Amino acid sequence: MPPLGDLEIAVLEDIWRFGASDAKTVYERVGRSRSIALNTVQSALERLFRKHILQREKISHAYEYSAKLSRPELIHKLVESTVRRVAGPQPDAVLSAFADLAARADDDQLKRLEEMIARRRAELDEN
Amino acid sequence: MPPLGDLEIAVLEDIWRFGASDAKTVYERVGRSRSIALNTVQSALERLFRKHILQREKISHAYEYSAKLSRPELIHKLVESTVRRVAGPQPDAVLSAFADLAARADDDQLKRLEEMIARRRAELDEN
DNA sequence: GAAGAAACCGATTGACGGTCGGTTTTTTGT
DNA sequence: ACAAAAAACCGACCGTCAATCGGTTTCTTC
Repeated sequence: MPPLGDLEIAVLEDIWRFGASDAKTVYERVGRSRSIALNTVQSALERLFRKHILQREKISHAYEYSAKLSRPELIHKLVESTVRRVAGPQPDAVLSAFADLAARADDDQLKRLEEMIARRRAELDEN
Repeated sequence: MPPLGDLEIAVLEDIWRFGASDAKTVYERVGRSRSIALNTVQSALERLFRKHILQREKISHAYEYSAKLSRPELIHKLVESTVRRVAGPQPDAVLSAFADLAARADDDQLKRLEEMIARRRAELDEN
């Protein structure tokens, strides 16, 4: 999963927000304010498509782009590949990174963290 | 936190494994097998230094590089900035991302994780 | 069939990682 | 003190990739 550029993220964000759209429409919403050309937005959509983050379908000559990955799914994949690059052989490295986070978390976050773990625990017990 | 290249990771990995070292030594261990020049390894160390991932200290003319961030700390920062780029407004995005990772953890790891959180809890209660 | 829309092609620019050669500076051994 | 060795420093080049766009082709539609 290659990293994403700024425009790519803006465009993706737009598709998540407004749903399936063609290049022209996305351009109206994200390109106008940035004073960039329609072609530029088209390129970004195209790259996102090649990266398998967007899908597209020909609607009578024009492509309609839609999200292939939800935001959480994308975050998941992005984080996964980031971690794989640097985690090394020990699986505990990720856990320690987690602990690192927990060490900075406040009471409230800790609580939610515990809930998440409990939920996972429960899932494990079922199997 | 900018993304890291392949050589940068290899070099970092080496420093984590063997501790503080100078360019020559790192070159012997990671450069030799890759048939790259000493200068190339030096550049990677330099970039890692500029990215604040390594520290360095002049030891009688030669720099000695050492890790400024542990592997878990780096993973934490990398994941954090990855998530922030794409997370949108959600405040807990980083937490959720980690929870997602933890969902792959087995019973044993979950147990340790809970201990870490409990420890953190205790710290908070003291203050 | 002409006009307009959109895809397609390809060129440019700016970062950045990886790669090194050459020059300068510092250390050190005789 | 000086020559040789070592290391930093400087700057160059290449490949890749995002961002940017102009121009050409192709497809719709009236």
